Amino acid sequence: MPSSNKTPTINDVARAAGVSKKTVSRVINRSALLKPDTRKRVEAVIAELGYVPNPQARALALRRNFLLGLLHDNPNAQTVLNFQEGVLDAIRSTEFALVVRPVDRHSPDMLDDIRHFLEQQRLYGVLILPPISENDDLAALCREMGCGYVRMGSAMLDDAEHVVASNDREMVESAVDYLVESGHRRIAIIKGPEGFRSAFERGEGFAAAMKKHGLDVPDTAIGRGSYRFDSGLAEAGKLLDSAERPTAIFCSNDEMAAGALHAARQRNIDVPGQLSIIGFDDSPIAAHIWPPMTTVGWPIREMGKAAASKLVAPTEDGALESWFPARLVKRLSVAPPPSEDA
Amino acid sequence: MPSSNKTPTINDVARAAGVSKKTVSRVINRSALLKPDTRKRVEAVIAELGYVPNPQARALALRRNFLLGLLHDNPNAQTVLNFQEGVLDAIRSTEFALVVRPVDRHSPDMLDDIRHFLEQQRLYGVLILPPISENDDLAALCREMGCGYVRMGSAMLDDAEHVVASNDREMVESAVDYLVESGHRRIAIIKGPEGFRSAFERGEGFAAAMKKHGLDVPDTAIGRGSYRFDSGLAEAGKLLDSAERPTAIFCSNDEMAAGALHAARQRNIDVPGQLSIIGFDDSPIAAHIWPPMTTVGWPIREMGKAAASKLVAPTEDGALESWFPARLVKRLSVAPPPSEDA
DNA sequence: GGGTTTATGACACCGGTTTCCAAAATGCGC
DNA sequence: GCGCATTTTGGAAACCGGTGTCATAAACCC
Repeated sequence: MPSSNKTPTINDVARAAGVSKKTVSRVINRSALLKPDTRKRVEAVIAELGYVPNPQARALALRRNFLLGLLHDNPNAQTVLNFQEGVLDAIRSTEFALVVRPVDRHSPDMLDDIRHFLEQQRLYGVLILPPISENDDLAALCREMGCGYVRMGSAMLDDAEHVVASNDREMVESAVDYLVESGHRRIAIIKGPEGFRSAFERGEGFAAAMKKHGLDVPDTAIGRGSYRFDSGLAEAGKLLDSAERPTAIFCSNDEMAAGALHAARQRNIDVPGQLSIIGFDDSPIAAHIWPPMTTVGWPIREMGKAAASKLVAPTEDGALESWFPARLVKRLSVAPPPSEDA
Repeated sequence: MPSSNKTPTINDVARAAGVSKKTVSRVINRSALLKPDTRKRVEAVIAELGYVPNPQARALALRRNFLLGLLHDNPNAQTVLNFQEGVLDAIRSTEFALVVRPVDRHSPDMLDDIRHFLEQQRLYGVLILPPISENDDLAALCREMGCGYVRMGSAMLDDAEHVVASNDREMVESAVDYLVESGHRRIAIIKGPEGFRSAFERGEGFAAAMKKHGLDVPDTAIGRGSYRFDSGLAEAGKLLDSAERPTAIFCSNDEMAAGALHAARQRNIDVPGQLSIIGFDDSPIAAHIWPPMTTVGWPIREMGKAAASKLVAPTEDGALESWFPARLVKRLSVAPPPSEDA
């Protein structure tokens, strides 16, 4: 009798259906050359026994497993989670599962840690979130180890098959366009930290847009933040205390924008009456402060789904989309500048 | 010659070291009965070849794998991520990995989905975050399937070995104590949604504390929110528009507290000058709004670490700690009530 | 009814662990 | 210093639960 209290194996199914293991295996793997009759019989037994193939055994026999890894250095909790959801969208009806691995960008052992992780888990592929997605050594490591990978970034960091990207540069331009259309001319920027590709792209987009509109960007209109709330507070403070106070500030992410908002409030500067602020990321905080903040949102979940699909789906005809359009989310933190500044 | 370009297997190691597979296996599994000499020789070969045991093969042979699952219904992105970090703290130096699985609490198929997930992945154990951790059917499912589990909650939901809990009730009491010490007497509450254990516990803690201080809680001082920003905005609005306007509002989570803050601002009610607000969770938003919000924080990361340890560590002597103390994070949203109300 | 084509099964194999047993090392009494 | 019982140690072979290869039986063609 088939071992009764244990989970059934392929052998139990084969015995009960009166066929060989191999035939059951063919049913599981949807082999084309099977008599419909046999298939049905085996499927019935599978259903009756509640048989589910053992993924470890499959992984061993196939010499590849069904685990996707997510490498991230927590840029923003909501981003990570949205991306996870997207990945799950892509793999939900497959046998893949998602393994997470937060890493420490500042640790000198980061690459060794990741190498060890990849060696140990033998992942099918990994998804890499910014900012560590910008690390080319990490991508090289994945290639060296024969591990598939897809990097998420704010520019085309790699071959299209290894990237899902938002066009940050272009989006910042449209944000600046919007400010200019609203009548602003003295527009300042709080950049992200040096060494971050996203910070670079956003900065370049800002510069290009300002140039396009024939507007000057004096040094006093440039702040350099760390993507964190505190730095937004401090840098916006400097900007607002300068002689030529800007009427609008573009912040390279929402946290810094929230900080800038504080800085304005501390100085009794009304937002958006006397100062407009635009953020970037459309993180939850942007909608949950007052005034609700205009910001640039990117479709993180879709990007997660696409990234996972690139690894999992056998690249049907052509490559999957790599560029994902962001969009300006207009809320209440932008208004025309005070009339004396118009 | 040992296959040169492929990853080395236990056979390669055995051959190179001139011992049997079994001996290598003993080295890997730290078997006690081994000549130190032999052990060293084998270890040297392992290091030289860069051999890492194949986890799938091990999982198959041992009939158990090394995957922990994280089941959650995104209560709050930061909470999930902090918990993940804690789990990673516990398993970093082990061979375990963490598989994430967001689920949809509102789907009627949730339990079936999870059953399918557990059957398919054969996890070593799962960690369950609130609010779905409060679902007893889910815990029963885990038991039925022989899958280890640990639930995180705001009360002792299960046997100690299956729970890591914060004492929400007690913490809310201390929050109310703090408000009373500051001089408040008309204190309102915005409760969380019905059916959530955490909402219940927080509500009970509030009622107990008010009773302890001999303070009344009229129906008009009770709001019922959904843990979301919008509901905080709406419920606080009702509270603030009532005849006996409260001088302080306890909100059952930070998002609703942020909503309450908006409601006050819309009515030109100064916080904390005319209204004090306390939140719960110490999520990032609490620190990033103005005024920075006083809130109750719980040690999520430590709880994640403890939860994973309960599954992974072979319960050395006694059971691991199950209760985790929360603490009141005092920021700027609480002040004495306006003098006419004192 | 012979020659293809198609469906199925036998068997080795993936990379580990375990069982069982024999060989070697050790302890012990004399 | 020897023989024998006891403890370590190492090897052969089976096994975990699947998949790949290849041979062969069954079904189809004209």
